[in-house]
Amino acid sequence: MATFQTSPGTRDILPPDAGRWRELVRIFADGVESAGYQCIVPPMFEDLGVFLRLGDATDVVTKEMYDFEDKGGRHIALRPEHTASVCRAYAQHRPTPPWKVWYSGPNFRYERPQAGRFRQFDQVGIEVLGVDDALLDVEVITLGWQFYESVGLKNVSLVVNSLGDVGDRARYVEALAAYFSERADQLSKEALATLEKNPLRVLDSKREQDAEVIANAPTIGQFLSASAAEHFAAVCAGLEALDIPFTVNERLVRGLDYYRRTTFEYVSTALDSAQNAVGGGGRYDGLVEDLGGPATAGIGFALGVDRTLLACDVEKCFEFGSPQIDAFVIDTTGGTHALRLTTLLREAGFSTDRAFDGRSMKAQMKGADRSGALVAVIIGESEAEQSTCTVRNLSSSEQTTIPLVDLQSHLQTIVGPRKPRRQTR
RNA sequence: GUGGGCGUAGCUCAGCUGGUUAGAGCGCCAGGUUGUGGUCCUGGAGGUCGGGGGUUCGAGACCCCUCGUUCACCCCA
Repeated sequence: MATFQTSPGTRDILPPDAGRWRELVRIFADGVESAGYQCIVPPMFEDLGVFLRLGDATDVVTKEMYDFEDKGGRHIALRPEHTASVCRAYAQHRPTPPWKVWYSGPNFRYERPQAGRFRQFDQVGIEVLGVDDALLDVEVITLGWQFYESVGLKNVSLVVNSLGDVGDRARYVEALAAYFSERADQLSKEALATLEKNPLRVLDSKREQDAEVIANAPTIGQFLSASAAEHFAAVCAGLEALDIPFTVNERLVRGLDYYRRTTFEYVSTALDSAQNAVGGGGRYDGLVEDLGGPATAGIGFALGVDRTLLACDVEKCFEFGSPQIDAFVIDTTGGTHALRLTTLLREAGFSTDRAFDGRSMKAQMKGADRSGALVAVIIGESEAEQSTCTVRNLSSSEQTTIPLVDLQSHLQTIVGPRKPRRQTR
């Protein structure tokens, strides 16, 4: 018999972690919906071309894409992120700007897994299309910041930078390439390889050998156009006005080529693994146009669900206890009473579970205890004969026997009021 | 793609320089308590020691291959 397990870089999110996961997404959705963002669910795979716009010098495109040919001969790729899909959707459907959307779902990148990195990983995020205002940048950054606050993370720091407009960025890259080329003998061979493909990313090297050269490299600030500099100053001023702490890091270069002007990253200082960026984003004015739509300003962020929860584990916040139910029905007469009673109680709005397989009283009580139920509703031979049931409060161990007809009102006195579900009879 | 660590019960692990029938704790099941959980006591189930090959009288331990996992590089959330 062959045995199977999850593919490398993927995993099962089991209870109770899956409940915690869902709660995290709920909190995120609450936050951004209160700011006017609406949910979007793009497909998980698209024409490969959609993602090639991320940049042909990016690893995400050149070596990490899950792509394949489908039965119709189309070249398909599993999405490595949401932003390109959202921009493709905008270009395809032309909604009225400003278009503010949020999403939650898995992305796929073929990488070697390690701490905080998976081949299938989930992100939540927002995107806004059609607004150029620096104050929107502030709103977006703030919403991400508030999300981390709302799950209780304390050790998150915000890093911002501006990559300038297209022209600024090109001039800077040119200057950077020249600078690094002059000092090629001092750089690691890995850095030199990166230099060939994308000089900007050399700034990301974590190798000690490269540290000094990088530290003295020209910075983007000197290359910003007047309008880009003004935009960035407005973003910083906005964050200050909201008392959101941040640092400007002119070395912050993000891995996707479409970024323009504002970029930012949320870093968990609680995570000591190499992957401590729990979220990031920036402006991508021009991406919609690249995908065949009208020239459109765009900005957004993506937050890693896995990494955020990892950070929560380290900070011991956003803990998720075992679920609790109202009642657990115990039936030692064969199970038919439990069948009727659980159905009745559920319709009345009480979350209710029971045991199966005709287990012993003791085993059923154990089940009740494990279920986290507040009360056990016991029906044995004598209760069945007299149309009563015994209600045991599992935390105080007090129990009384009452007529079955009084069960619902009695339960309410213990677990509180419950709203009846749809009446089915 | 490159490099290091690790694969023994459902989980966390112990098994000394290779030597009889492979262990513990937790969890699970049952009994102690013929109707009552969470504590306690007793018992039980559960392992082809990741897989394949090799060395040896003998391998869970040693060697090779392979798969998985983990951490780091690369890169990114």
